[in-house]
Amino acid sequence: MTMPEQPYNVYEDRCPTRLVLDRLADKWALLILDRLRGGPLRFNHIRREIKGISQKVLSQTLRKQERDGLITRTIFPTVPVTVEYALTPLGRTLTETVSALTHWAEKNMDAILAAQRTYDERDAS
Amino acid sequence: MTMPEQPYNVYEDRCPTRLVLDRLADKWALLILDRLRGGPLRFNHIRREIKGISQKVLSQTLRKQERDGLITRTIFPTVPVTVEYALTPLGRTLTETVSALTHWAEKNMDAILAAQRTYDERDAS
DNA sequence: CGGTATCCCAGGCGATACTG
DNA sequence: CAGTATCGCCTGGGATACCG
Repeated sequence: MTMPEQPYNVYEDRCPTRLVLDRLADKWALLILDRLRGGPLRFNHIRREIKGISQKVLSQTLRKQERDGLITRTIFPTVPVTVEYALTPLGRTLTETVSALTHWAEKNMDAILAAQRTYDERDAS
Repeated sequence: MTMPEQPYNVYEDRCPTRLVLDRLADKWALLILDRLRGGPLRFNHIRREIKGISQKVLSQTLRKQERDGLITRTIFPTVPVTVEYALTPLGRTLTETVSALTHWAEKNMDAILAAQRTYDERDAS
């Protein structure tokens, strides 16, 4: 039985950087929020839109975003049941803020790829 | 020998969202960039500033950021050797863009925590 | 000081099967 | 349709030891 004396809690001081990272920093969270910008979507619709995501991870991610108040989950008592996911106002402000980052990426993607090539060539010499 | 027929490559179309996420979305990358905003720092200085990061991961992350052209690594031939890390202009524009997200987080942290409490209480009922 | 090399383990994720 | 449950692999990262 190990007692690793209190691993450093990265959330101490309620660090905003950590908070936002925890909402966005996985393979799929951002992609989901982005897809919802156009309006509510159903579970399997999102799943089809985002190729490669598994049912399990989609479910987990949606649940987490619902808990954070970023999206809503609405059940329609049709047969079979229909479930719609939609951005909340809070979630929408987040996607708008994130778009600044996306624009940065579009603008600087080539610079990064070029830097990588330079680095890798220097490394090969 | 399995051949999992081409797992979906999330980078297809050079997706900017994925690109930026790959630079920022680990526990430490953002924290490092943020620490460098005040000027160049040495390896162990960064390590002391960012409590909890291991030598290995710090090294890996710095290497990756250098490769991406976000930071520079300068070796001074002192004894023992001194190494300084500093933001490049590209890296600096990234930190500036990221600050929009940080401000969002500061502004909405309480809303998220409140949403979580609501969700958890409803769940407990 | 500023790393690299090695070992090792937890947990994240995909795959699969099942359900209301 | 919209999930949950279970299993098992794999890899990211901590711990430790060593090096120029």
